[in-house]
This record gives sequence, C-alpha cells and structure tokens, in this order.
Amino acid sequence: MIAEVIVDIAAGETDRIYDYLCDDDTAVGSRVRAPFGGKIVPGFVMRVKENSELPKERLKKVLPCTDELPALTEECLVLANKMTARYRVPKALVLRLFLPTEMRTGKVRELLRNYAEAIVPISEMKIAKTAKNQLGAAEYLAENGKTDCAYLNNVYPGGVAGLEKKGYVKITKEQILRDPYKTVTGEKVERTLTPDQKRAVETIGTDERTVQLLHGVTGSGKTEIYLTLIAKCLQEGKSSIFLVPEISLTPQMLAQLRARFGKNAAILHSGLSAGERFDEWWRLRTGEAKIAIGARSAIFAPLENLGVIILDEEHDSSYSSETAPRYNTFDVAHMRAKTNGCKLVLGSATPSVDTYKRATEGEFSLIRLEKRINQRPLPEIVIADMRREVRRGNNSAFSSALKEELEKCLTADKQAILFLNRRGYSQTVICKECGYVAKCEACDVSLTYHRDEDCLKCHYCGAKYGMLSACPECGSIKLSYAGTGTQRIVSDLQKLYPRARILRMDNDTTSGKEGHYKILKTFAEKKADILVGTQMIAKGHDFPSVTLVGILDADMSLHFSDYRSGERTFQLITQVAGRSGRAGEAGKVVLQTFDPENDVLRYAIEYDYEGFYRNEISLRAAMAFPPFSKIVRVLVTGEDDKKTLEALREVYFALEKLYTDNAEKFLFFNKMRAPIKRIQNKFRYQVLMRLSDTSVLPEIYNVCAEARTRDVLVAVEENPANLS
DNA sequence: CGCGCGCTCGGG
DNA sequence: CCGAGCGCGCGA
Repeated sequence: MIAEVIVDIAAGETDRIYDYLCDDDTAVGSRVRAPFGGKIVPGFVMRVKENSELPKERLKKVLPCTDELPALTEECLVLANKMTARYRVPKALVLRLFLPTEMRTGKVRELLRNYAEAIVPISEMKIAKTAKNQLGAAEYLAENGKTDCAYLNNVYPGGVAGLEKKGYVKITKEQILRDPYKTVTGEKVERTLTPDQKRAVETIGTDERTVQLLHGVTGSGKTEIYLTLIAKCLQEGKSSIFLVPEISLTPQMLAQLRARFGKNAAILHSGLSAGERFDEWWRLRTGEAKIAIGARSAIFAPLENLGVIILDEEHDSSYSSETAPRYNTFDVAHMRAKTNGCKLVLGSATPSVDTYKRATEGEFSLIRLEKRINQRPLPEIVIADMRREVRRGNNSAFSSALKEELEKCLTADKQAILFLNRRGYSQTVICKECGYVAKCEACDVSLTYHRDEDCLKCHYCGAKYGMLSACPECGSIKLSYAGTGTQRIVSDLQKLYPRARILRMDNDTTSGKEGHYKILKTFAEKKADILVGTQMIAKGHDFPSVTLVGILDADMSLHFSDYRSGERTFQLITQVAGRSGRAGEAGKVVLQTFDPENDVLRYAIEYDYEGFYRNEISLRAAMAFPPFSKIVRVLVTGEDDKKTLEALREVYFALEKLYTDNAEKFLFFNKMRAPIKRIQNKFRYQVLMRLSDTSVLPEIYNVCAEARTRDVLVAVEENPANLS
C-alpha cells in the first residue's frame, strides 16, 4: 500500500504530499516515521491508496510509530484540511495543533507503575521462614490480589523481587493517568432549571441553525444551561467541547464540571504539566472522557461524535490566535460544528458587535436570558467626572467619590478592586480640563502618540498630525499622554491608606502559570483589602466580600486607537462590575472618566446592551468599519531589513494588482511601516486594507503564502486586535 | 588555486 | 527544515 504523508516540518517548501510505501494495516491519521532527506522525520498519514504516480522503486518505506491509536481522528483530519484551505498555512503546522506537544517531542510518555500479582497459589510457594519480607508480600498478594509494587516495597522491602526471581509472582507495568485538579472539587449541585433556562435548552435542541447565541447578563444562569446541554450529550453517547477564555483563572468552573461529570471531563490548557496534558488528551482520544474543557486550543480535542461545542464569553479577545497558525476560534468551531452536524453555542453578557449583528439578522439563533437568578441586584455604577476633580485641584489618580467609597469599604472590613487599563505601547492625548481626545479626521479613531517622531498618527490610515501643545477645544495646556501605571497607583494608595493591605496584579508581578491564580487566591482568602490590577482581574472568579470596584481610567480603553474601543469598553465595564457585590450585598462601581457624557459609558452604567448596540452599529455603518467591512493587515517581518523590504514590495505589487482589478471591493489600500518598526529584532512592514467585499480574501492569502521566504514572514490578519 | 559561505534546489 | 551542490570572492 501507499501512504500519503505530510512530513512534520514547519516550512512552506515541504508542505506537500509525499508518497511512501506502507503496511496494509496502516491507518489514516496515524503518525509514522518517514525517511526524508537523509534523516528520519515524523509524519502524518493523510490518506492510504493502492498506487502512486511515482514508480515504486523511487518510494521509500515508512517506519511505524508506537502509538496505540492513530493520533488524529477522521474528524480532526477533515477539520485540519479545511483550516489549511482557509488560512493557507503549512499542513504540518495545523496538524500540530491537534496533538499535545509532549507527544511530538516524545519527552513525556505514559506514567508507568509496576504491579505485582501472584501466579502460583501461596500453598505452593517455597519460602524460607527467615525471609520475612517475601512471606509478608506473598500473604498480602494472596489476600489482596494485584498490588502496586511501590506499596509492597515500602512494607516488605525486597520481598516482591525475591518472589519474582522464583517465578511466584508476575510484575506488570500499567499506565497511571495523572489527575490534574484532583484537589479541585466542588459540591455536586443539581439545580432545577428556571423556565427561562428550560426554554433556552429547548430552543438549542430544536432550532435548525448551527450557531446559537445565548445573550444573558452576568448571573442569568448561562453556566447551568451549558452543563445541561453537556449532560444531554453525554446521555446520548455524544461528546462535547467547552471553551472558556482563560481556564487558569476560573477554578470554580472546573470544580463545577468535575463535580458534575467526574472522569468524563478532561481539562486541556497550558497550565497543566506536560504529563498531565498528555494524559488528559489521551483520555479524550481513547473515549474514556467525552467532555473537553479548555482555552482556545481545546477546539482541537481528539473527539468523535460531537454533540455540542460551547464558546463561553464569546466576545473575549483571547479567542484569536496571534501566533503561527493565526486562527480564530469561532471560525474553527464553526467549521467543526458544520462538518460534525452539531450545535455551536455562544454565550456572552456582552456579545461582540459582529456576532450580535448576525444574530439579530437571523443568521444565528438568538436566545435572550433577561432575568437574573436569585434576583441579585446589579451593582450601582456611578460616574466620577475627572475634569471636575482636576479643576478642583485634585491631580491624583483617585476621585473624591472613589476615596469616600474606599474608606467606607475598608471600615466595613470589605474588599475593593481597583482596575487600571494600562496599555503600555499606545498613548493617546487627552485634555485633563475638558476631556478632549485627539482623533483622526478621516477615521474617527484616537490618534497614537509616537515619541520617536514626536507626532500623532492614525493606525488605520497612516495619517500624521503634528504634536499638540495646547488643547484645540479649550486651550488648556494640561494635556496628558499616558496613564499612570499600577505601581504608581499602589504606592499612592498606600500613602492614602497606610494600614490597608494592597495586592498588585499585572504582567510584571505575575510570573509563571500559577502566578495569577496565587494572587487571586490570596485575595479571595481575604488576606488583602485592595487588589489593583489590569484587565486580567476582570475575568471570572468569585470574590464574595468585594463590595467596591473602581475603574480608574475608563478613558484609556475608550480612547484606545481601535475601532472596537467602544465595544471593548462596554464589555470591560460590564465584566468588571460583575465582580462587585456578588453575595447578596449591593455592590458599587465607581467609574472615573474625563468624558462623562460619552454614549458608551452612559449605556454601560445602565447595563443597556441593546442601546449600546444600536448606537455602536450605526457608528460602524457610518464609518464603514467592521462588521460592515473587513480590515485586513498583511504583516511582513524579518531580521534583514533589505530582504523584508523586498518581500514587502513583492507582496505589495501582487496585492496592488488585486486592488486595481477589484477596486470596488476595497475601501482602503495602502502600504506603510508598521506602527512599531521593530519587535524582537525584526523589521516590520505592512499593507493595510479595508474590504467591503471579502471575496478577494482567499486571493490575499494566496499572495502571502507565495511571498513567504525562508527569512521573511508574511502574515495575514483579519480585523486584528491591535495594529502595533 | 583553494576553500568558505551564501543561495538554490530537492527530499517520496 | 536540512543537507548537497555550486558559484564567486578573497588570501599567501
């Protein structure tokens, strides 16, 4: 037989099918070791066939691999093929996503343990009376059957070895599955569904459409709906995938899943040790576990017969991959759901504008959960006008309203979270007197200050504006370029409240995978009074005694130079507010801003998603931003400036031809230096486009796949999360 | 004249 | 990706 093999080399040049001779029983999807270019490289069997176009003499033979099962299921292969067609990335790179890295590198294998079992009845064993350990071990085995050697050797050192030498016992190696989160357990709560939840579950079951959007405020019981859907699938013998943005930050979600589904749930994420990850993956592959839970990469779980895919917090930006095979989790999940004929359930309190548009237009089914469970009140959000604070001479980062609330909170022995949305690289110019923000005249997107050229630039059209010395609106010279960092906030805060215990959480303080979790745990255990951090503290995690949340600089997010800044801000405020007053007590949120009349903030404090959406969608339509267009950036990067520029030119000419031939499909087309000219020693150039019609997108991917060379990377980004 | 490095090509 | 093959540039 002939196997069509993809060699596991991450390069465009080797990204094609190579024919090899193979055994008759070679399975599609299995890994092989292929003699390739004088070496043995790992490879994947994509297809098995009778004949090759090449003469048999020219074919080499693949060597088998020791995997017990083909590493890739048929469903995975189908998905991988679709992904390579969609994103034009080498197949090997896509296939790698489906395996735990440990499996490729071969460093971690199953954890084996020795077991001893008597193969001769104890009455027939001839053991010297003095060999106490052998006698003891033999008796123990006779009584208890198969036993872990480690245990026996502890109690009867050397006993088993002696028995084995005489042939009385057999020692076998058995695989032990490591069990991550075995300490994470929770109460198994079988809640009866509310009428709303029942209706949602029913709709998802009966509605024909593949994609179902669950839109419900925090605390409206989305999780219970997910769990019911998963349980239903399990009953029908089907598997499920449950995707969450940052699993390491949601241990309580894991606890619930573990309590409810026990061994049927497998957890896949980067926080696991290599061995744990391998074992969890293996449990899914063998079918022992039928529920895969994890961050975006869990969409590649080795499952068959999928019943449902759940994408929780659908709007979260962590669902877009920003490295190597840049994929969008929603797109991949959608492909997988369509090919498997299963449902894709999206859940969010603040759906992305794109998703919501598709839902209201009927492409997706839209299920609203209006009521909160337990009738818990949503925290009150008050706006603190920072312009007034400045006029009154308060130049600190804390408004008087926030200070007042903080004092109340501390004296009542409650906890507070202060939230700071600092984005290191992007600096917008804001007038501290009137709240004016410098914006691009053509794009209505905030301008970014570039220190090196001392100018303001628009990242969407490349327009350059001179630096401002005074506010064009009110003439004030109190212009601010940067937000205050978390460090400054903490030291100022400590001066204000010398006795308060303050915790800081941002990228500088949290090292390692456990970092976040540890800080959150310390805070949850009430070992600190105030937690100061960036948006990572906004993600799920219950802090029952937090009654106050301060959003220090809502403007940083609001005026971030991104067409989605309004959307992001609304999501952020809603999410952050959800941290306050969870356990029956009314919480409070203080929102500090230089722009208190801003529409986004007004809707956010009312928790009015619909209002926000209507406002936002009309703005997007007016400016022809997504979802009314698609922003595509082709990023060309390389260490050698000359070669990178050469590649850019090639890409640019090809794309320019596409542009002139299809001008009506383009709203914008230009090449420019990337806003950050060099990152990690790589020069960066880009071609920025805005498409009104995405039919040219496959051609753009083609051009870029062609232009990639050994030392220049050409990446296509669709609606990139940032344009740095 | 020789080898060294950089580019091109092919690998089944 | 990696090694083989080959061309041109410099050194005693």
